[in-house]
Amino acid sequence: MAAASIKEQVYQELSRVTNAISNPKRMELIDVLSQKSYSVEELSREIDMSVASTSQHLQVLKSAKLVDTQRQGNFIIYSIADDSVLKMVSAVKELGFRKIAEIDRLIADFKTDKNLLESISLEDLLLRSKKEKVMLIDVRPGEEYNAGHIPGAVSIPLAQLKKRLDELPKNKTIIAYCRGPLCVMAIDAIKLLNQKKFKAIRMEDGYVEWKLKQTEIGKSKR
Amino acid sequence: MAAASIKEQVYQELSRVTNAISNPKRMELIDVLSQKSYSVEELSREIDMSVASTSQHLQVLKSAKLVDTQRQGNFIIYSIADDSVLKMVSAVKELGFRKIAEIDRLIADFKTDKNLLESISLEDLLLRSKKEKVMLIDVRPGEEYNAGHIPGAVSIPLAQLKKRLDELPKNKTIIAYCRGPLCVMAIDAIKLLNQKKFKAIRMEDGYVEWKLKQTEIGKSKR
DNA sequence: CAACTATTCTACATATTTATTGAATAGATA
DNA sequence: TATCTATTCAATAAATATGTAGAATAGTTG
Repeated sequence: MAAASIKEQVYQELSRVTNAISNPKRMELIDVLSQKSYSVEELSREIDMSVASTSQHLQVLKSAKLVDTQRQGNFIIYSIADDSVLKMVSAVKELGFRKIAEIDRLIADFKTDKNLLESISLEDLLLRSKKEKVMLIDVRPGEEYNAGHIPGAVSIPLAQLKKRLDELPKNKTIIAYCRGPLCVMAIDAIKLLNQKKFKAIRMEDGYVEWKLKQTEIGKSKR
Repeated sequence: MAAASIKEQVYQELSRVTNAISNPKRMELIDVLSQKSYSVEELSREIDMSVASTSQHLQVLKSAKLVDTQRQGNFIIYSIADDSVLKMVSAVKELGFRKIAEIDRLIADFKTDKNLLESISLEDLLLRSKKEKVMLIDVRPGEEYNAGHIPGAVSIPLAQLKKRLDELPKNKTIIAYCRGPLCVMAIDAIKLLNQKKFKAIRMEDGYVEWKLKQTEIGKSKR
């Protein structure tokens, strides 16, 4: 091969990053890791794939510097390398959700499937919480809440919800969030709550979306 | 294949976007198109590739909704579909330039190759222009300047520079910019100017980088 | 309407990516 | 030190991506 120009070499290197996120399973891995660090085995369960394949995908992400590893006893714990990874993936999603009609249709189907009538965004949450008293609950696993959550949110993991209904108010609107727009936990939560006659609605955005919005605001204030 | 869940289908669709930018030549195409719309033939010359291959790459970008087409006489003119494309590519580059050591090294080599001593960023430009009088020149082809440029910049395409030296001041610092960090036009310009005893330095950022910074600021003011 | 031109398509060879399986490894634990 | 366990590696087959060369096409121009 002829000697590539430096410009071409830079594009080649950059393509290692884009190549790493060009696979759906690897995007899913990044999304799970955005919530909290996990071991290979846990991740393989989350994305429904063999441990060996999961490990290989994780190595691709690692060689592109998108994730870091750390040993913890017998486990190798993978984590997101940098907030710039979240920002990049968020930019991809914003584009996809806006431009790819098929994604719109899939999300609409998803909501129909789940009998979902109402759901709000982060902005809506802000507006609503100014007008009325609301209770914000985080229905992700407790470890994900501990790794980071929206300020003011109370952790009530979906698995515990049924037994902790007495902690919830009937006179306030309950807003439930989970991992984000493609996650079903908050949907399942509000379904249960509505059955039990609570006024509950789902917020589509999660902690990661909140965090990205914060850094955006922080940057602009400088 | 078993029916994929809606979540998996969304990731599949999203991967069409990431897949489109996973090839170095296609990233290069996006970068060229970020400056100005171009025909297939012009683009094939810019990225140094056959017309047929260029056309195929462009079709991948089009099917991922990253670019649009428009007929103009005998030509098909490709253009960037949306500012969200620029934002996404910018996020990829920010990550790459920050995390991939090899890219740092390549850029350093690039500057050494070009005997480049000093170069400034957009922020530096702002600071410097507050302290002293500077002249900002855009050395890209005139059509790219016409498609959009940094306010206050004067268009002096590299090809015309030699003949238009009388338009330039000897008592002000001249700051030259072109397409961005990987573009050589501004470097060639300041080399010529320095030979002719002008005080000239290169700005690495270009119009696209400026535009992205603007929308960032605009967003935060809301 | 014929000729032309820029672009796209087709067929092909080669290279890369992916998931699967089972073996190998590194490090912790007993 | 031996055993155990989570992870990684290696080999394979199938699928997908890539570049090339030449043919086909759509739309413009004369």
